[in-house]
Amino acid sequence: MNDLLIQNIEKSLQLSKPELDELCSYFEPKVIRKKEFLLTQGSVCKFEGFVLEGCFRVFILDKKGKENTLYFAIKDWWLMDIDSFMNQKPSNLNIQALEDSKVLLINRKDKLTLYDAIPATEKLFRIMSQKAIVAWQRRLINNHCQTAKERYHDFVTTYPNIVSKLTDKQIASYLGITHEFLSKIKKSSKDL
Amino acid sequence: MNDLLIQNIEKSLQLSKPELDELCSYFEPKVIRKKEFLLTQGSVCKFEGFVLEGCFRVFILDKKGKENTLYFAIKDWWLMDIDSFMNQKPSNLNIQALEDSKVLLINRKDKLTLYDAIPATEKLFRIMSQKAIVAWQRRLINNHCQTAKERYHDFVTTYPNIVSKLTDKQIASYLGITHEFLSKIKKSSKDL
DNA sequence: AAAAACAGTTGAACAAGTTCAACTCTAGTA
DNA sequence: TACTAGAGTTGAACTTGTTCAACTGTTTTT
Repeated sequence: MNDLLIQNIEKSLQLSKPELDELCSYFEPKVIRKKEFLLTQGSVCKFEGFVLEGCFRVFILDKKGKENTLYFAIKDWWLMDIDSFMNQKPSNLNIQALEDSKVLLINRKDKLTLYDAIPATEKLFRIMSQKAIVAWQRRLINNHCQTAKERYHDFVTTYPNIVSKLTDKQIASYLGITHEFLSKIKKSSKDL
Repeated sequence: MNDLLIQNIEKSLQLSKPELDELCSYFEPKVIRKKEFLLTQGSVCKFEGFVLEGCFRVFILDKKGKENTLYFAIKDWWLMDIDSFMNQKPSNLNIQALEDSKVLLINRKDKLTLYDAIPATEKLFRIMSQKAIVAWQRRLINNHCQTAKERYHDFVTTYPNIVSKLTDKQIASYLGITHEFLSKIKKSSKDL
């Protein structure tokens, strides 16, 4: 059952079999039904999650109540509010399952224990964090340097297996536009 | 001379005196004159930098040749293109000194050596990377959830000591707007 | 000291994206 | 089977932000 987690870890760092076994033992599986929340704003994020099955959406509500999606997470993606998790402060984010899903969770105490128990995990999460920075940096660049239409086509071609699980409303909230405007973008793309 | 670096490190992790001394010994000071580049797009980022004095701007040119600032770095900030540095691929970014500046640089080989020589640096850079993720996440949220006017006032009040070193053109390129529009924002803010 | 280059302001026309309202279609539920 | 809620489309009016051009003032360079 942890094969997927192990594969994911080994993309960043090679660990010994006993290390992998111990590492995996800290994670607890959890099933989340469609539309249920793994985290709601105002509560502290107590876990770091790895998605085994299904699909999640991490979003924030702005002042006007509009939903703004930071990212989606499907199988093989990590999931958390790192700001809330690190600083143990109430989260601004909501994490909701878009379909029946399964995750592996590790809580904060266990994660801190893990760093001491298996020193190699420091390197592991250092590398994974650096990859995350790269991803965030690219996301900001895309947002600044491209029009909505370009961002849409980029997203659809880069993440077809995520897009196939999403409604246009959810895609629009990720792109930072209204779903009405996305509809117009799609139309103008067809008309070529 | 390394006092500032040591203070910065200790915000993330307490290290022993010998560890700090060895760590610091890997960094080389470098003086950069105003308008000179520490990194230009197309070349591989060979260093990770820590600013001792002065001010830098990290920007990307979009298809239309418009400059888009990812972030500024003054005294006590870190500086690099992590995508290029990690993956040893040509950078899309430019890093330019906005005034005569001084940095401490560590190159890639030394950084990798450092992780082996001082295991605690794994934890150190793991923590620093996680802080960077938080910062990028906040930047994206600001961009998505606020108008240009709100972003401007936020930036000015959050980073007054950076803003004081910048022209309005540079501020606009960070906010993701034209400098003409920033000028209009400033006018409409005065007129209240 | 003059010339050139750059920073900032303003206005007018324009483009990108939003808002609101009406409508269609589909999927889930009583 | 009918009802309802949600997803998607479209149009018209609107707001936010861009583009271009002209002008002013300030640095830098010669």
